[in-house]
Amino acid sequence: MVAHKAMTHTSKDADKDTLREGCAKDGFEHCRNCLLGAICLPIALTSKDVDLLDNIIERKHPLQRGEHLYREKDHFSAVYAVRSGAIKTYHITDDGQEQVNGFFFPGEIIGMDGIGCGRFCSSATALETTSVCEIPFEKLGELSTRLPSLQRHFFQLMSQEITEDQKLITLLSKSSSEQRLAALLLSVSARNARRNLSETRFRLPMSRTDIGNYLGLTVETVSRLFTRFSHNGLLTVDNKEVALLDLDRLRHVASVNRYKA
Amino acid sequence: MVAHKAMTHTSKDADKDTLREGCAKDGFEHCRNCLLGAICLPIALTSKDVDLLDNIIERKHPLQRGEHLYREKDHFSAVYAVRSGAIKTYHITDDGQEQVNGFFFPGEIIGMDGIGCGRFCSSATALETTSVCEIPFEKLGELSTRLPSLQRHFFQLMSQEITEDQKLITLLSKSSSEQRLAALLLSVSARNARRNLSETRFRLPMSRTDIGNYLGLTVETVSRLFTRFSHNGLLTVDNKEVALLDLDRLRHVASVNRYKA
DNA sequence: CGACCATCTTGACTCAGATCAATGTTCGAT
DNA sequence: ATCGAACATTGATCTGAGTCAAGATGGTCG
Repeated sequence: MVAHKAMTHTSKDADKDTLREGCAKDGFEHCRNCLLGAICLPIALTSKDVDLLDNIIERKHPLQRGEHLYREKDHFSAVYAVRSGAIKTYHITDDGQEQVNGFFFPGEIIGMDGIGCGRFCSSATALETTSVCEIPFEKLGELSTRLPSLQRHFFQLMSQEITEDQKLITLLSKSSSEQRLAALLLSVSARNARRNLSETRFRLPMSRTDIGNYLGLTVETVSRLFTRFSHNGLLTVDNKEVALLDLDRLRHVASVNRYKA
Repeated sequence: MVAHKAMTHTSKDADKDTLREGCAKDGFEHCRNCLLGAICLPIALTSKDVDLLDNIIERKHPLQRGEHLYREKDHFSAVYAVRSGAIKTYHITDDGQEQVNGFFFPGEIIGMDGIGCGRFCSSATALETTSVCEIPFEKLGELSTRLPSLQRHFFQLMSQEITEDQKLITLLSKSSSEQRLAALLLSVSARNARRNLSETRFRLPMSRTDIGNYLGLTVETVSRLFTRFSHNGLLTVDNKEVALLDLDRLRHVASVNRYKA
């Protein structure tokens, strides 16, 4: 069990201690006190049911940047909720290349790809100091048979992941490089908003290479796009720090296809 | 209830009556008699449990080519198992373009994208005469709380769909047009093999346009690829009829990346 | 503080696959 | 058997993003 430093919340300086979010104020961690609650838990659970769920969840040591939460082919036994920080998942292809599958922020669940075959189909690594909650899948399954709304919630989470993946498929299949980067920025923005953080100013925890890999582009192209967006007054960039200056126009860039209307 | 013509099975001439597969020999249809059983059902269910599941499943009228099983935004209430024929799912993007998300063959389950938001996120249409089993999701959820292995099976099915989608993401993000088409052909081949059909000779039920759309390529490119593969002795094509001449070499084409090793 | 290695940016050039255009083929309806 | 519309093929040309190469910037560690 890790005792976290008590921190006062200043909305700036967010990068340094990424453990703030999702930590209970009293230093002990329980779902009922978690600031992320509404995002990762089913709303429908009663307070007593939340405690039942709480009992099966384990809090893990924070991961340092670059540390792995799990690796491809590892035996699957749990899914994980990101509590603070950021995770990227990736897969190594037959010919040895890395394919980045997703970036995950606090309140989001990862590892569900392992359920199918009993082993993880991707690796998960921390992009910065990150803490997670481990949710043992066997126990979750048992609990789900007693709490129908929990079962439903997990079906929904998985379904949402399918929907998300299909959006990415469309993005990769039909969109220009500009549309892809705009879509990623808007996605990060929206997920920030959901956690009551700024939807216009944030730090991208991943490298340009990761962004390119995820979007099916090269580093050089990603870099040129940031420059272009910046010149066009869509945003300002200072390394990983991004400020979106015109969300509506960015949405327009994301949706207008250069191909036939 | 539809009375199907009794058909003798000749392995050729498979196209004409697509209702053969998955039909019980006695003309009545039950999971326990279904020729697809092992593919779409959890193996672990006892015979009695299969009957419980059977009771909640409804067999629907066959769909004609081009008919919709469901449409985007329709209220979600069931998932569907393809019994015979073939289905394509697609999504209309903000700017009005069609994005083909998948092709589904007998024994495969579709509609799981609707669980998350209560509405379907894609439309499903028949590529040829197709029959399906409707599995009401509410009832499935209830039954799952009593049959843990059924719950587990559905978690697995959904997880597999996530894994499949992520493979497609990698394909779209990292592969050349040759790799993409080779991968699709191998996928169809493998799914045929699973149903004890030929893995080298089959009919592609979808149009070249659909293939291109699914793979993120234009019709013209798909057409040129078929010509090229044919010239290279990888396969023969006669319109929708395909014969794979060299699976190993096709696998090689699918995996060798023109980019840096 | 400075040296080193990662990461990022920018420029010049290339090429796979898109686009445009025209012709050929298939198949269902009459 | 014939017609027409949808589907498929082929060729010529164009272009967005990849590749290759060279610097610039930034973070880390002695």
